Amino acid sequence: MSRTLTRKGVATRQRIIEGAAAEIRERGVVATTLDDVRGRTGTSKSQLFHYFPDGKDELLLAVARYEADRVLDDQRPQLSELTSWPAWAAWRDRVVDRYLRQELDCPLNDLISYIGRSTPGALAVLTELLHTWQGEITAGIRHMQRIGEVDPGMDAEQAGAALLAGIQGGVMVMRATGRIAHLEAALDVGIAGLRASRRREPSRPT
Amino acid sequence: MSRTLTRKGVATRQRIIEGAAAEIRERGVVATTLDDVRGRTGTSKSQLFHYFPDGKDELLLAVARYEADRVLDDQRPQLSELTSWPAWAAWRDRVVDRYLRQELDCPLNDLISYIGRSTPGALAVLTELLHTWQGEITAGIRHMQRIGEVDPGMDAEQAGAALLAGIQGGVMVMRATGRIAHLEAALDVGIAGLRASRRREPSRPT
DNA sequence: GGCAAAATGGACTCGCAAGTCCAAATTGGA
DNA sequence: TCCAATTTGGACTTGCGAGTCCATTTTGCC
Repeated sequence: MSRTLTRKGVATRQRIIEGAAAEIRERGVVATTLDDVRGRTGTSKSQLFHYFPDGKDELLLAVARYEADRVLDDQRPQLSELTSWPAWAAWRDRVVDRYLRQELDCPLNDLISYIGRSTPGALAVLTELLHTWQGEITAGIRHMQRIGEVDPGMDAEQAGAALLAGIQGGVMVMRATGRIAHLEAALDVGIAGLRASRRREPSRPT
Repeated sequence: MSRTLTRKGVATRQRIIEGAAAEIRERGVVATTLDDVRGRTGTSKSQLFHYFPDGKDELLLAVARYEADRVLDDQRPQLSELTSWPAWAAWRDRVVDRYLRQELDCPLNDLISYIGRSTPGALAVLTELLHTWQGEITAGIRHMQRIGEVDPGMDAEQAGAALLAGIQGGVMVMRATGRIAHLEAALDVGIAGLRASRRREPSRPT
């Protein structure tokens, strides 16, 4: 096991991951072969297996990690600063923007579909992403409760879960239909529900 | 082109589709080969290509259609009868139940991920499913508006889109985490939002 | 019963893509 | 400078699975 990577080594490894990610975004997981990655990144077969001894699965898992990081990075810092209604609106726009730019592909979802069963770690990557994501949303809701902008009786965890689910579904629908209306609807209805809560009774108990 | 299928022919064709669907549910799209389908359904290679001349893609598309039909069938008749709050609750339970039973797989989503790019028709199948689904939900919301249980000023289309997105996302999260909490949250929060709407706006004629 | 069309069996081809292997070049540290 | 470890090049093997082909059987119809 090569535990020691030189500076050059880590650079090559990273280049492979990013090249593979780009290839997958363009042509899909199914159509992407190791030779494609090799060609695009200007590497050789032995390098691929040198940095990813377990082969394609290991590489795809690394790509999944990379994409998962990007999902959160792309909505920061707004995601971490949900402290006023304008801030919520800014985050909402940021999310819509990100997926608008991404067009029809949802590489992470496709990756999970592709390697989810064979590579247990893949689901863990997605699970962790969702957990972090929801944690930040929930923190935002709690903050709004603290400053009196959201009904303090609301179950923040449940509301955060519902909002996160809406976003995920909105992206999924967008991939199928090419239209972003559902993502916008999920965000707008979700946030409107938070705002309106102050003026009505707590939502139904679980 | 064999346009004429005998009774036996359609039966075999259907057996192939259902066998393939079962195989895919159990082992995933990626791992399912034509030989697996052949083995499970007790057919021969020539039969597969006889009934699906375009090969695997055509078969998978047929399986996608089959699964899409099941999605809606499994939530009927409740989905078509959203005419009172108990009816909404019954539908909600039905959906939760369906996905609880299905456990971790979301064969349709995986199918689309797998053949979406190469087979344009696949996305169309999913799009149509979503369209029908949302149509029924929206019809339910409009009915509740008509009988004065939901704020008539609400945008039923948008609310339906948000609810549908929540369900999709809830299922997606469930596939990753194995837990159904998000699906329930999306349904409960979504429906609660509908109910609360009436009490939020200034009263209108019922 | 006879015939054309449809259904079936299964061996075979063939290309592709993952993974192996060894040799060569480069690097980094003492 | 020298040595060991790391990085790189690329030809080669190998297995698998989609798709082809033709021979045989069964079916539907008159």
